[in-house]
Amino acid sequence: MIFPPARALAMLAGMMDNTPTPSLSQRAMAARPTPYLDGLNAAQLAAVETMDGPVLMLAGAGTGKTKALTSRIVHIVSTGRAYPGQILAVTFTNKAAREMKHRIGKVLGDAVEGMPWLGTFHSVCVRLLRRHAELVGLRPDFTILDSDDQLRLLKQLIKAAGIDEKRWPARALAGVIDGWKNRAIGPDSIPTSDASAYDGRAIRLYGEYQARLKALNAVDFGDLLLHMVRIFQKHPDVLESYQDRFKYILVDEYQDTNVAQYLWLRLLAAKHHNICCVGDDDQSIYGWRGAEVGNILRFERDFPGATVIRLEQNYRSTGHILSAASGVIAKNGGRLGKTLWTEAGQGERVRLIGQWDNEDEARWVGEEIEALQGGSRGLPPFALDQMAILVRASHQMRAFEDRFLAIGLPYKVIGGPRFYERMEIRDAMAYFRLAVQGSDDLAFERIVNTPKRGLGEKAVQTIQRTARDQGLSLLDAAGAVVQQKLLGGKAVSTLGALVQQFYRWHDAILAGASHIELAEQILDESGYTGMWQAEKSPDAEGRLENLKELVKSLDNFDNMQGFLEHVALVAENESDTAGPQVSIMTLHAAKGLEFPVVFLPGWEDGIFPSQRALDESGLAALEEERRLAYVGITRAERLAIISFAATRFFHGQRQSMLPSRFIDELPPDDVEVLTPPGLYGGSYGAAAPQPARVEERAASADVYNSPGWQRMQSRGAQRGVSGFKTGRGPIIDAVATTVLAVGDRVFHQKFGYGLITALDGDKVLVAFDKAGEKHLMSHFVVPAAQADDIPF
DNA sequence: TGACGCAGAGTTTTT
DNA sequence: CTCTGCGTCA
Repeated sequence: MIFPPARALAMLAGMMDNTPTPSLSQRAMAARPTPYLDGLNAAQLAAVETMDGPVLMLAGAGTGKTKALTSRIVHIVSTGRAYPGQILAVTFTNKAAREMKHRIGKVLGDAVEGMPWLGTFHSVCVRLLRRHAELVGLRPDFTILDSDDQLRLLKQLIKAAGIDEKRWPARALAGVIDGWKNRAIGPDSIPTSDASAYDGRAIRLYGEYQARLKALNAVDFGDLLLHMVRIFQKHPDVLESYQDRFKYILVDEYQDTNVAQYLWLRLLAAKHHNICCVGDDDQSIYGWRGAEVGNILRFERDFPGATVIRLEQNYRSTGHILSAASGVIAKNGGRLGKTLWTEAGQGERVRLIGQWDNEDEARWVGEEIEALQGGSRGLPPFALDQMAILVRASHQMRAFEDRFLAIGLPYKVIGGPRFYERMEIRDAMAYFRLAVQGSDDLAFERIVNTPKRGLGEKAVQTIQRTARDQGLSLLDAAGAVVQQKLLGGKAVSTLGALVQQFYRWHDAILAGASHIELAEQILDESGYTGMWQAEKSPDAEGRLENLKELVKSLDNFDNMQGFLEHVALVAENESDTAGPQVSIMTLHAAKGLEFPVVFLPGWEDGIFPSQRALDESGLAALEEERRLAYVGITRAERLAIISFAATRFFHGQRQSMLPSRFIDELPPDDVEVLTPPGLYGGSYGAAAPQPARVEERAASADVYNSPGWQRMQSRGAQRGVSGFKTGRGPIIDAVATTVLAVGDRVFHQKFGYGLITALDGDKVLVAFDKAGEKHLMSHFVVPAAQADDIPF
């Protein structure tokens, strides 16, 4: 993760720009036509043209804030108030940064290339910190550890301190430390109220952890901000140079900033106050990871004389959807307050439906999606990629995945495990890291015995001891161990070979060898590829595919160093788009997205709002959940469909659920209550009444006076709720004529070929060659021999 | 060193 | 119930 000098120089060049002198040309520029202002409404225009002093742009969902933000940047540049290199624009995600770059590029053309300071908080801080690393005792080529590395490091420290990791998990410590870093608290300034954290040992371990990071010449994500805040605080000259350089500061998603980010921004803006923060207090949903809604609520106090501009015209959703969302969010206290409105018509009311359990819910959603594809109830047809299912917690996705697999409905899960977090990718990356930088001890530890080389704990300990005693990196210490024959003959020879390989690869990098070929060579010669080739587990092939993918992606970079730098900060999800698919994701992942049709399942107390939020006596957590509901509803353009289940499998047990309290906060006029087919003994199974349960629930549900629930209750009691499904419905049986057995080779439309490993009624467990193991309805696989007859 | 078994947990997640 | 991580045993 070294910055290639050439690039670093190019970046510095971007920082060296001087202020443009006000001049004829500047005035001429300002007089040019401003087509980028044409499409803006009054509020957006105000947000763009209010140039001097602090500006808070309160941008409700779907009100065109990115448009306003990018126009503002374009305006600053076009009027000659600053060069692109003098604008600091920070976002939270790479995606948002890319989007902004793209949009600005459309107007300004190549000038975006000169915007080196448009990026995420973290990427901007990396750039700054590389420049000033020595001020916090680091070298400019410091390594950036991700959370996985961080955890491994902490585990080592915990072990060394003789702490029982069972009782005091490393994750908890990581949480505490991250919490401190989020609040810009260093090891020396822990508030007394936090002293008892992690069995009272967190403070000490935090100090050790920071020392260890420094020794490794490494930082974690939190450090990027923390170090920069410290540098700005302790070195006024450095701070001032950036205060002068960044003539305009723009911040996206300000409601998500944590204390460290807030301090960082405030320091940078302290001189000229030209800071424009965009955000929406109603969409603050990251409090649990350190975001401070208070930052946006306090803006006017923090930045006296601030202009507050509200973007309230919504271009995304129809009236009923906005009104429903507004009704819910209105129950929150301490808001800055906005009233969304639209010129679009009222549209469809928000649909509400209750189901017996989450499987029924998933089944119903599947049927509804299929109906909507064909155009239902006077609505135009919606394609699969126009529909999304937003859940509170990722485990809720499962029911939908199972169901959609069974009926062959194409779907994709957004925000699952990321490519760069997969084991094989991280292993490969460790090889690359160590080849680039021999002092990367964490990388060494990761791969020294992967694949298995017979270099177990004993060998690693010897190497570590040698490293400590002689002040060497682990890789060099390993070399010393070999030379001094501190291990058995076999270990010495394998270790020697390994060390030699790394020295050779490192030399190849220095000699400017093709990084792609070298990557292949490393994975090959190290035996890493061979390890997976030899493994016969079902997912080995997938892992090899991923490795190929990794090597392929190297093509986008000039050299290995550039690639490693990129990966450390940019965790992109690879997207394989094979035709339109329904999206399934968490509500959190949905922020910033929009879909014509949005399903919001699982609106039950305990699920949503989550039990955790309900347990907390304070209102804060519940209000954050409510904001999540607001985010969910406002993702919908045309149709929002909320559903809940009466029962749900919890820890293997069926449990009764109450509808979410948020359901009762929906304005009745904006809601249409659907009659669940199950309650009429509709498409699946005759009514298997459970009167006792229904009565009981009706009685206990007095609090829930929503028209929806009352209606549901009375209907349910009248007609009886369909209970456990005794037989599979009509959808299932049509095709399932083939007899399957364990060991059969089968084919699946989506997953390809595989081997049946277990049978369970009408379900099969199949180990697919490429897709791993899956539970499936048996009629969706066919014997492999027959597959050739099926045209795809 | 690997396989198996058991205990324990079981929001949300970017960088 | 289902996944993870750890410890034990062969």
